[in-house]
Amino acid sequence: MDSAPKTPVRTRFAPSPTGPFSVGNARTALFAWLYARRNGGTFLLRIEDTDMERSKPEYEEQIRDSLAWLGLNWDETPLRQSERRAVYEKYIKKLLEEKKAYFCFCSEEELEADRTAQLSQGLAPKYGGRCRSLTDEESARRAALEPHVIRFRMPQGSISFTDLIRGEVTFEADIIGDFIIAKDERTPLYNFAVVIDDEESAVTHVVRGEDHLSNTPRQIALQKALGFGTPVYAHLPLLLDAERQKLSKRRAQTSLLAYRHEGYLADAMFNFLLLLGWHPEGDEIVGRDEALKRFDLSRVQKAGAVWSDEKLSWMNAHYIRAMETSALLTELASFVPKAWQEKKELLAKAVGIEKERMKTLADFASRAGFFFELPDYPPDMLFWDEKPDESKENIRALHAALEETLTFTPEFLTATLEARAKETGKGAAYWPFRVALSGEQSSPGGIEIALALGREETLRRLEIAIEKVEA
RNA sequence: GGCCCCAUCGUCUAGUGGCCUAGGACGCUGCCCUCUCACGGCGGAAACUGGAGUUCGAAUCUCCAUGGGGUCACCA
Repeated sequence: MDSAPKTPVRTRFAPSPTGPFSVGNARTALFAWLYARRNGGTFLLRIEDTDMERSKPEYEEQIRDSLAWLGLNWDETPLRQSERRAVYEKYIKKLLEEKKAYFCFCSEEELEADRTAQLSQGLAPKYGGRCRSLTDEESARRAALEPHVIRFRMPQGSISFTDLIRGEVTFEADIIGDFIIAKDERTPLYNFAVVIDDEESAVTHVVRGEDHLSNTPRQIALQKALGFGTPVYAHLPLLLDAERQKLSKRRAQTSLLAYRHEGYLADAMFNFLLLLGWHPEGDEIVGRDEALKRFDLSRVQKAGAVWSDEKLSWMNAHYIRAMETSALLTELASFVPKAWQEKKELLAKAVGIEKERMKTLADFASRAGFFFELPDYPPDMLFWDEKPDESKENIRALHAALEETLTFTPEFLTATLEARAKETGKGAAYWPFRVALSGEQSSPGGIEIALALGREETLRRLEIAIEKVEA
């Protein structure tokens, strides 16, 4: 592979449990996982729950469920940042002692005022440095009395790194300013916790969304200040909505598990997500094994990718069609009414027939009802085209023919229908038969349905049709 | 607004100086198959953002412009 790393790969996926697990998260996880697995490396999961107010246990559970559903297994015990306050404290104190960080007493109102002032002057908003050069004594004295946060003393110069996807990227440290790394000695903020955890977990490759690109120089500056190494970065293009904005919960459905509940297959989602930013050389249908063999970050697109429900839907239908009926039956379990489950044989046949027609697993329940219970339908639905008389006649004739024999095979049914078709035209033979069995304007073929229903039920439905046309 | 990233059909993309009359997939669409639906088969419309370079030759390299996006929190 062309971008094979030299050292054993250790990468991680680090979501925060502050909301439903999104498809964007899933795509990031997928690419990181593929990169790790593809290179025989380690894939770690880390829960970034430093924001105690917004983090919820149910969202953490959703992260695990989502990854498990997609088959993205992780190694080692996941780190949970909320449990690592003592670790962060150690490093925060170290930076404080080394004067690489300092207490800041500015109020939020003051900062907000600074920010608007800078913005109105056309400047990049950044911390002005009011507390930067407080003496130790003053700092200590005020710390005992006033609320304060901890800022990192951003060194001068420029910060460059080589991104696996974008190449060399450079930021000027000067425009970043002294950012806040912790609310207090034990409460780190995102950029700080990330640096500590990546170091302690010996992460070699960070694969994450492009929205983190501008955090990278901050993190690198912290790494340098702490004497840590810098991992290799790969910033994935963002997933966009139809308006080309970052996919967000407010504008579109983004919950991964919502797709699952709508009846999307994990394999289809996997394949679809894979195609958002990466492309195989040949066929777009790429399963897990194939992806593991061929995935390469160097082939990842740089520009954002717009989400397409249409293509996902097509992909899902494709995977459903390709699936063995028995396997599909298993997937369908939670989508099928109890009553249908009990008619095992009929259910299996119905699934086999509807397989070609469903786009989602949920479609089955809304499509296949007629197999289990004939819906009521208007009598004239039975009439083909302008041939009501022939249609009536054919229903009776078909009923009579089927009643006369116990032979109930595809060949027999075809022969019987064809015989009528010769007399009255194909439509007048097949259409009424199919409608009598399905009660629907459109449905699978009559013979297919008849074979699924069996002789007895077929006759019964034909009798209902006869009653209807005679009424 | 500053900084950073990006730019091929509506969408996902192939394409790394000649193989491009720009290929595939989804979607759209015409025809075929056909009792309806679906599947399938064969076609079609549909793109290199613009300009200036470099070069014998640019979708491919450079620069500028334009456009889009991300980010500028005591969120992550």
